[in-house]
Amino acid sequence: MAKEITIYDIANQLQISPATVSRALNNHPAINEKTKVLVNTKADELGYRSNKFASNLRKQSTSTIGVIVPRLNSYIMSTVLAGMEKVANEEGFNLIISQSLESQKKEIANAQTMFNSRVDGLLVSVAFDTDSFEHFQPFLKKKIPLIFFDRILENNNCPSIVIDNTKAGYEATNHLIQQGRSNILHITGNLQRNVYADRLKGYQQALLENEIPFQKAFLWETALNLEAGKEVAQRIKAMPNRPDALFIASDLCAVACISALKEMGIDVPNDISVVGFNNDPVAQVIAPKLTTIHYPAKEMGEIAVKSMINHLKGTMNLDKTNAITLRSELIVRESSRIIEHSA
Amino acid sequence: MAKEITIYDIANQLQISPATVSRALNNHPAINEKTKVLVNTKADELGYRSNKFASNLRKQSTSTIGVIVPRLNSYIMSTVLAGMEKVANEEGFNLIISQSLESQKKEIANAQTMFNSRVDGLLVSVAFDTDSFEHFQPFLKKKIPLIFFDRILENNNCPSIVIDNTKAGYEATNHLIQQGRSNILHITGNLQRNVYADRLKGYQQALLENEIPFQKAFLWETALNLEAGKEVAQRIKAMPNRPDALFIASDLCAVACISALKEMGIDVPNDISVVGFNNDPVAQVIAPKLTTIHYPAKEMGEIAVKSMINHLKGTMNLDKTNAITLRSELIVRESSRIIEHSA
DNA sequence: TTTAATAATGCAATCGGTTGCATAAAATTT
DNA sequence: AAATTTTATGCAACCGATTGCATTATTAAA
Repeated sequence: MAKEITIYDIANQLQISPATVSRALNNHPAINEKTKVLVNTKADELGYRSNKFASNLRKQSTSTIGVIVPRLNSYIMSTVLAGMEKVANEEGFNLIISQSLESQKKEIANAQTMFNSRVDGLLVSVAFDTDSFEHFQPFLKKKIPLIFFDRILENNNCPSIVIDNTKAGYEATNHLIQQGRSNILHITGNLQRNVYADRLKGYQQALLENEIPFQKAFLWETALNLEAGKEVAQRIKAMPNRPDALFIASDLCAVACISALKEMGIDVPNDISVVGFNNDPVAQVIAPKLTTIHYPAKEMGEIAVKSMINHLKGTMNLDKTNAITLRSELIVRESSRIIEHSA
Repeated sequence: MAKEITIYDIANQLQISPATVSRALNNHPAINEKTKVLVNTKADELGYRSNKFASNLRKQSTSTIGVIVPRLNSYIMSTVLAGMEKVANEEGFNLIISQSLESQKKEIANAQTMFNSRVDGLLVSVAFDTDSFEHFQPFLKKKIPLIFFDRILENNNCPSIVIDNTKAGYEATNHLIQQGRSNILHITGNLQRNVYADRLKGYQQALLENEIPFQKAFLWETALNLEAGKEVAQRIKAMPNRPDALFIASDLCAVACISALKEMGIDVPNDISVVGFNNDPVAQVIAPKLTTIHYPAKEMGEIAVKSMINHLKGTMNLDKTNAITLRSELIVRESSRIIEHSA
């Protein structure tokens, strides 16, 4: 194994001090341009690579941002991560990604690992069942910036990056009402989570404005996954008075539900209209194509990392930022467009 | 900001040497059990956290594994990564993940970043257009283990973790033939990549065995994404002699194609049967449900990281391992089951 | 009791950059 | 030409854990 080249090797060969080499490599203003060129040339020649550990050890910073997500393999999260990776990569930062698998317990363990890994900042989208902020306190104590995105915790002075879920929920529901629907069943996730709670708020608001009474029986809390979608269809089939529309807070769940409904001979959108959420690619490939809310996942990831890095660099202070809200958008497709009314 | 606790603080308070503290924390056999308890208790009490940089610097290892994937946000890759993260987390390793976005250029840059980050090992699934091994040479030179998974490069003595794509391609095609199909169009990706080349081999083998001549015109190289699926449907519609079956090397593409075909009034599976690849959740929620090859993505991720860690720990030497092949499986669903033959 | 073997701990160098402060060299001003 | 300012470089301590080797304490064998 070839010996690793250090700044001392460069210093020796050029007959200058390691301090000068270090400063030259870091483009320090006090160093003569010619010296910089000399050092960089020699560094390339010898195949020098900086030792981040020595550097981090001394500088007490890591150029690493931690990310905790509920799961890696969901369309939304993998897309958010894709955006994050892109920006981090461009800015010379590393990402340490871990998943809580929707469990607070694992999230706590992950937070601790991140803390011990001395990430410079932490980006978090919380698990389904997280009900405590406790495990993030160490970060605040050490003044390590913490930003929540998508699924956020409130009342803790941490900035958050979100979409306006209330507005999105309102638009989805209102659209269904405009299409002449009034018995709208809302399928959602854990209502402790802002994303679902807010969508519900929007749903209720739209009902209220249109003088449709809200019924608890038309609000179902589920796991919002593929299986849940199938079960929802089963339950709907068994209902004496079926809804005429569904607002489902996740496309994959919605699509699974539509698929099952169709198998049962229930027509979408004529018997039941459906609006999903996320604008997952799957929304475009089923019949009928799914009306949904476009979720700017990639942008959210990019902005989250960008904000974090700017804050770390001191370019932008986040201390007074409460929330950054991104634009979402209703995309109307066939699943909510009533083609022919059963006369 | 509270001062960071070091082993020196613990040593001072207990009136022992830092060396003993270090050994105690690392459970060194030469240290008395009582001392270990003492040290660990004090460490907890003071809120000590190990400084990985000091440790890495000294040990010249990082407990970090680099991963380069074509994209983060595809079903297969995000699932592989989920498996990887799970094992790495359990084993106390960190993952640095980066995406090449299907570009060799970016892949080269990523490899360099990984090299400079001094990952202990590297896991790679190559980009669509990667045709050189050059950028991985530095790793071999420094004896940093390199494992390819899914999309591999051959002839370089690096172990790889794959499924038997040839067999899978054979089974998919053979199944279609068993269903009475003989004009089977194969939609695939860049044939430079083993996954697609091998699936093609399997396809050809199945044709050969059944004495169906292979036609170049029935082999289409595409981007295998959603858009490609739509285009394929367009092209099929325009064909004078349409195929009676499709073997598409990716579910999302297959599903998009089926959706477009149906819109054109072409029935699946009666007019055209379809087999996809991956067993993406989307395969279960469209009508007809998609026959596909189950791809053990999560397991692949788990095994890749597990193998890497075992190799790094010396538990298992990979130098003589050429390839680990995982089991894939044909899952027959409706898209290839001919329900009623047009009499 | 003395000697040998074993167990437990400490000393001090090391990993490789970074940075405050001092100093030397060059440029500018008086 | 001397004094002052500016520019460039070097010295040496430092970040915090690890580990080969030496040393001391303890136990077992002679």
